[in-house]
Amino acid sequence: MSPRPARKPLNTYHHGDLRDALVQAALGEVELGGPEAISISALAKKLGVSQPAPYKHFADRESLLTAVTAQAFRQFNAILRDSIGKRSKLSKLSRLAQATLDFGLRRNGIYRLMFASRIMACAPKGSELHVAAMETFELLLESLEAPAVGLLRQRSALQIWAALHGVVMLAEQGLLTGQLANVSREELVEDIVEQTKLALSVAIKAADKGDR
Amino acid sequence: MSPRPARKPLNTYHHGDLRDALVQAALGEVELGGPEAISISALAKKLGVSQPAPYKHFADRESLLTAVTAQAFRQFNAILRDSIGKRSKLSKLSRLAQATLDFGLRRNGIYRLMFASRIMACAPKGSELHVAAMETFELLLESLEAPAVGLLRQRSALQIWAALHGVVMLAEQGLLTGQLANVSREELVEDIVEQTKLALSVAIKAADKGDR
DNA sequence: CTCTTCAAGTTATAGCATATTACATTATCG
DNA sequence: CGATAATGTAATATGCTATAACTTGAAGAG
Repeated sequence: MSPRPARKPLNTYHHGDLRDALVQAALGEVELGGPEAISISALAKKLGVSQPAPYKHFADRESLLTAVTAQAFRQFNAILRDSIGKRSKLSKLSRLAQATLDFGLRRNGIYRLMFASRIMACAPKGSELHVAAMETFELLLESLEAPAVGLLRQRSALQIWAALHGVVMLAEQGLLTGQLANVSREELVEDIVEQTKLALSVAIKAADKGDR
Repeated sequence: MSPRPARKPLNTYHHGDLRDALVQAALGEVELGGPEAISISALAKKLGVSQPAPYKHFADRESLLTAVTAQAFRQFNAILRDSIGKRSKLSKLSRLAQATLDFGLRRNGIYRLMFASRIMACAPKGSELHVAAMETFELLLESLEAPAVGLLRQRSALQIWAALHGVVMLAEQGLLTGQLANVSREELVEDIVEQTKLALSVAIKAADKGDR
């Protein structure tokens, strides 16, 4: 879409790669302070360009946030792909789930940008951002090793997806209290994975009976 | 904590009940546009007071947001209590789950303020806000009709809670695509409820065996 | 009943962020 | 080599948060 020169003249005046530099710097900011922490003017100052310079690359603040979110999804997808690929005694699904939890808590500012801001809700289908997010869901489907197909498979994936998301958010918000505070998040995630597998196996049996 | 006079002199100059009026007006704004939509100065203008007037009641914007969030939790709790109390052929848990989904989608701006902003994360234990949020979780525990107690019960509640939260957020973000787009959210929620009940019954059996 | 005092308003102002407009510089390609 | 588009700068308008200093009126003490 954007042909981006990506060269580095290094002669002042022209930065050379401001667009990418902005996205990268913004990712750093958002990691610490969440979406609200992104300030166009602060980024410009940090990168040594004038305050309005970023507007040559992004129409407005939200447009920058969208690009940052898309980039975040690509990073997240890479991490998930790694986690699935890595060999271990745990199932693919467990590994993906733990990787998600880890990402969600460790890089919570970014996670919130991805899953708890209005940015995604505004992304039109087919946009860079929407595509990247869909890929995340594809990875999840891939990690489901059960033989379920079609709608059943998608439902199971969704349930894992939703539950994981919930644990991350609730943990971050300090809503895991009472006796739960003493249970490790890893255990909770493992619970969720096991529960979904159980439900899925039951559903598969039921479907088999229905077929016959 | 705050003794709030709550009178109405109606003589201009003193508004009489500005604090509550601010919270109410802010709730209206956030319902439409989410947390970002709350602007102190806009609220002041709307209520016919000067721009700095709100600062007599709230130290800063975040402080107002916190009060608004607490109020939102109280409203939410009232709705959940209603849903549990109402008689129907559905289980308590199902009714609470559907009510949560409904609230989360219909009043998504408020929902995001409650569960997806940093406000909750910053609320100290014992604060007005934290107490209100804990009560929500209590209601969820109450709606679980299974005989599980202690940690097992809390874990099940958490899983419902997390999964519900995930469905709301994913639906709002347009991430329910593929074949899932054709499944009603109500069905997805019912799936989640059923799945948790199933897992819980299995866990209870296992625990019983362990006891003996 | 008046006087004092304090909560809850006001105006004025500083500071910062977004965004636009008009102008300057350099890269690129015909 | 020269025109033009891309990418930068300076100047400026607008809007929001927040603070300071001043004003009003309600309410209790004497």
